[in-house]
Amino acid sequence: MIYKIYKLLLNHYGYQNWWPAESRYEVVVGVILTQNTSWKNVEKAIKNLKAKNLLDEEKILNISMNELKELIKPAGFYNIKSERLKEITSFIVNNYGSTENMYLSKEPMKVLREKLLNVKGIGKESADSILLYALDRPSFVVDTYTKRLFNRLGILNSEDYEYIKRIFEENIPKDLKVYKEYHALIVEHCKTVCKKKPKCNKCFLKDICLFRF
DNA sequence: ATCCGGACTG
DNA sequence: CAGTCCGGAT
Repeated sequence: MIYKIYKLLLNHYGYQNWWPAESRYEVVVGVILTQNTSWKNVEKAIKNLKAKNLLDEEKILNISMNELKELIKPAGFYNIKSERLKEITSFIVNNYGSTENMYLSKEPMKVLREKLLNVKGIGKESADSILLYALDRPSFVVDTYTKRLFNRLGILNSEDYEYIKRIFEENIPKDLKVYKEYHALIVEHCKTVCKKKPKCNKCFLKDICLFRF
């Protein structure tokens, strides 16, 4: 059933080609900036950084906190996000030199995940997003949307992150492309249809959903 | 005036 | 589990 929903979403929305970024580090920055924030505003912040050619680990570490806050302001939560950006960036630089080198690391995914989770400001969703979209490791990303959609459909009855992650990983092919697309498709569907206040009348899944009005 | 985003910390 | 972080949308 889990895999069937993937095929239905893919057939309906088409490939999303996530994550939109020009470098692995840009994905990391995007992951932090998009916490509790719509992507539209994150794009403005990324654009600011790119305009000053600052989308680089060393440069982010070297600019002042105030300058960083100013640049990422459009993404909101700039006080905490500026700190989190410095945190994850210095973790990467101190342990791997760069995001590209971290990607090349031979460490098992589980080890990489534990290390990411130990960085202040990186929770499960951010860790998995970095693993999947920045480091090309097959770690399924679970978010509020995933929980909402599948609990509404009646396929899941849980809010437990690790449990849901496991269910997905056990029921879809261990294929990077599938992992990346599936999460992206869930986001697309939930942001347009299966919203907090759902638009069930416009939902192409209403016939198989237990939540339909 | 309140809600809500591609959540995290204690 | 609640408290917290910002700005735009409702």
